[in-house]
Amino acid sequence: MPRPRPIARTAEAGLTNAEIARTFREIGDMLEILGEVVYKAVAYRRVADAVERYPDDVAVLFRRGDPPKLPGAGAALTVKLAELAETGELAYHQKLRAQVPEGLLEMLRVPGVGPRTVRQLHDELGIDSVDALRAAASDGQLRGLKGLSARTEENVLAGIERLERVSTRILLHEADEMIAGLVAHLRAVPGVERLEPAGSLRRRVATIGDLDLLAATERPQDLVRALDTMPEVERVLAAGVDKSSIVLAGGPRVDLMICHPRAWGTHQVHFTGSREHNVALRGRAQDRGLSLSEKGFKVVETGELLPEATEEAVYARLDLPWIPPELREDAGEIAAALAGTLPQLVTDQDVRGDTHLHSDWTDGVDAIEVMARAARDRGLSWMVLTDHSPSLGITGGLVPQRVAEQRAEVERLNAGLAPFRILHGTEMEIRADATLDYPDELLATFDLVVASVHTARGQSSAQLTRRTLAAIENPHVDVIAHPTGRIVNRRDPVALDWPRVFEAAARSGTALEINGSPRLDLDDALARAAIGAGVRLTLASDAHRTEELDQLRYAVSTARRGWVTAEGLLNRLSADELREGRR
DNA sequence: GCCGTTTTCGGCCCGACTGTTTTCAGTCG
Repeated sequence: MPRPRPIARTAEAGLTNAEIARTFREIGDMLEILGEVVYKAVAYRRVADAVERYPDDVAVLFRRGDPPKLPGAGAALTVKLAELAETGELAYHQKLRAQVPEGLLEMLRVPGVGPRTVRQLHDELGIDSVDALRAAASDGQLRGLKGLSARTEENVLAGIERLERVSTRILLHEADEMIAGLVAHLRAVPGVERLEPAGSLRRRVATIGDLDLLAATERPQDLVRALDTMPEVERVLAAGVDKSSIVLAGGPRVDLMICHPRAWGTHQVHFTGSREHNVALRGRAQDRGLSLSEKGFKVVETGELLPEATEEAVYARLDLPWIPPELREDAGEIAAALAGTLPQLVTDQDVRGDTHLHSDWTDGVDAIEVMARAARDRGLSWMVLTDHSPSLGITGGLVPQRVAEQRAEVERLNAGLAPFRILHGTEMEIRADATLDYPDELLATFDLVVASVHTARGQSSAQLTRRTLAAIENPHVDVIAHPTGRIVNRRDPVALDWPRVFEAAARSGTALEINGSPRLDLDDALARAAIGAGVRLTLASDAHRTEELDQLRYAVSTARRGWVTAEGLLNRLSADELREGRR
């Protein structure tokens, strides 16, 4: 299996949070394969989750002598975190790696194959890789083992085939497209009262593993049959009384959960997650002598079951206000709910304009007017046209003469589009040597200047930070677009010196962008850290064709996951306010 | 391995489905 490749980083930066988390997760997997008590493995995974979610660079904090307090990290794991942060290596991890062949970790990824089975296969048949597992299953060797059968062999082979075909989690954007038809089809099934996406899709996570659906119906069997017999279904994994799991042809797995309407609330909370959020809720339930599951609250003393029909009622029984799904990550939302300080999250309706999009003058597909009319049709009152600057040769970036011509075109179009307004901006390249692609005199003529890095991304963290800071400090630059350069599932983010970038952006008033294209950059965690540092943000579609204007909603959902309110967003301003805000 | 307005030991969230099980373990979400 292809493994994510660590990004090239300079020694001074140390490991990323994602890399530390990966190491800890591997330890958890290896401990389980070795037959350690499961809670030990759980402890490592808990810390892995906490590190991954932590907004600041954990390795840097350890090196600075200011280690973060991570939930679930006690004395032993804190020592191991410190060793990993300070040296980039962990002796304990290497020791386990010497005992557990890497192939065993890959075998764990085969659906239906867990740590016990991996260990059994290794000890009894000497299987130490996915390839060896496939060979053994094909040869009918598995059925001789206790608890395994010919049926297991079939499942293993199908699982491996699927693993190799769908090796990454699907992008949120794609998941939305896949689920739309499914939802429409199933809502039309007789007896269905309600049917909604749940899981990470409802929490609007950047990537989705399985597509989760929750339905309320009086006729569960009809709904299960409707799903299982759809032509798009490749395989039915499990069909129970109140749930069904299927695999879409060439696509992801879909889990359909069915409940009675009177238990809709408890089911919706349960299947929306996250797992960590639910654990925290159950803890609060226990404090009240209750046990919480999707079925409802169970009174521990009497065994009485109390289903709830709405999410609000579930939270109310725990003395909490309703918490938006995007915040349900056990990242402080429960404490905030208790304190009455849950943020008033930005909504699609708060967004009056789009600060980053392209036309056919550079690498876009549609004409300026077509983009403008499409933006207006979507309810926006303004958009900033930000075609590329010349050094990004591949896009046919605009030389100063063309900039002037484009401005005349924008003015001509605005006359016919009022009250909608096109603002004239640029997406200007920050060159490899940290100089900007247009001179200050030209920059001063734009309504909005968006600056970004596309070239020489392989530079050191220090160089990339220097380039970003150079743009932030320029008084004519208003926005830094897609600050980390990541593309979800395709390209890792670059590691900037975030404290310095945030400080400079907050001081100069330069906004950082949340890009709604499949970049989702800034991501939710960085967005939260940025607003915490007093940085202004802006949401943008980065559309290159009219349909991509819809990507703005992914910028909104990413912002919501980052606890961002409408306050302070450039998108909330009117076109005039945005122009007047220019220095 | 973590953690404690009960606990420094003994718990650790809850339930469903599958397969091979005649009473339950493994896996998953």
